[in-house]
Amino acid sequence: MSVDPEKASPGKAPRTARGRETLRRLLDAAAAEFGERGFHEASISGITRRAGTALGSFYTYFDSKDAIFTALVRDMSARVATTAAAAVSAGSTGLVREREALEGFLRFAREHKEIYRIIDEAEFADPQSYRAHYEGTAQRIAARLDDGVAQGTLRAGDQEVRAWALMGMNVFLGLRFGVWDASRPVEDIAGVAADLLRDGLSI
Amino acid sequence: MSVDPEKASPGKAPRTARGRETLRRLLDAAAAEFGERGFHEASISGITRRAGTALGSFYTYFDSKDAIFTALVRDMSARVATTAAAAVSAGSTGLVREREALEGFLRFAREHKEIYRIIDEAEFADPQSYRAHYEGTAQRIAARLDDGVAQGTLRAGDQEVRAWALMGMNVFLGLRFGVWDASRPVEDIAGVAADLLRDGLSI
DNA sequence: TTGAAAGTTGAACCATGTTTCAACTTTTCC
DNA sequence: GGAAAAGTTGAAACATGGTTCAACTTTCAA
Repeated sequence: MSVDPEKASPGKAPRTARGRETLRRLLDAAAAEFGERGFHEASISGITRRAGTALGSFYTYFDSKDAIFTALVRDMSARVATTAAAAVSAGSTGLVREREALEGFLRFAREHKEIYRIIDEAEFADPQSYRAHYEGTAQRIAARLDDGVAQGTLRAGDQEVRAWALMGMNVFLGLRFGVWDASRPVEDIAGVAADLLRDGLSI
Repeated sequence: MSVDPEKASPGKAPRTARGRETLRRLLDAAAAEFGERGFHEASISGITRRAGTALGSFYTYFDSKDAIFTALVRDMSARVATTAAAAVSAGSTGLVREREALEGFLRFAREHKEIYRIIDEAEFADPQSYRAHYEGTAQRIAARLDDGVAQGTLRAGDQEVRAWALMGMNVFLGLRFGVWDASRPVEDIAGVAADLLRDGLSI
């Protein structure tokens, strides 16, 4: 996964091919280290060991442990958004779209447990990015709901609250049936959720 | 809030009134310290400073920083359960019950932001207790849904998946409209959610 | 009243891990 | 080819904070 660009701390961007390669290795190593051990258990020496570089090289590209974590969270937040969007097929709208998005997210959670964990831990290690991630996600969901209303497939209502409700639903289903236990087909899980969203729970 | 009993580490329970008082002060102080600073930023000296005791006294009652955090998480998990149960009025069933539970939870989140944070951070600092908390909560929600089905007010379905969906919904609404911003009436938020659960989103 | 048990104290010990830095190697480009 | 820029190295400085402990004070029951 190419991860290069301006992810380094300000004024520390690599200027040669060798530098870009080292930066990429550090970022990959950091994703593994933070994902496996969590922000606080993770260590810079663990990152450089995985990356196969010296401890000091870390500071050629990043100002601090926090800086690389923030860079990582933002990168992963963007990846989640991209993946969710890609999981939605071209013409689909309304509840079909929500169902596809959830399926995509569940698959993503299963394949990238480390990313899931990193974003979750940002609630404490980098609250700003955490907030930005979920506010952005909620906004995209709300926009999809607005679309559905405009097209006459969804009922009007408070889309911000609904978006947060859907997002919480998705995140917790991802945790339980993606990260903790991946034994049930994602279609089953998404199907139950879609049914709930379509007709509610009442008789 | 009386917090005394066997919350101390094994073999370290206080045996005098003075000891119980110190233990209580340490637990209260720990709730404040962990709630404000998070698990890793929190320090034992911060806890004892708040409690007004010497550093060494901490170890009279607890084996380690982890031990008191675990004690705290379990205590708060129980409190959340109790509060949610208490928020439900005697005879209510089905969706009314869910709405009342959510309202209770939102109020609780607003009043006890520190508890919310402590349980959330347990995902990383004490995964066992975190898991136990959410599995227990999901089970109670599923049991309520089963009740509703038995009473003929709710449709049958996969209650475990639904329970996790509802729980995620509640938790995220609690974060967004309880902890982050408490400006909207809880009735509004719970109303939107209850409407979604009653009739779904489709036209 | 008294002595043993319970509880308190905080300086010191210790482990961990972030960050710095000066010497060194590699790359770039004139 | 050579000099300056970029990048690498890892030991050591530094900071932090959890945990221990031996001396001390308070409580309690006989």
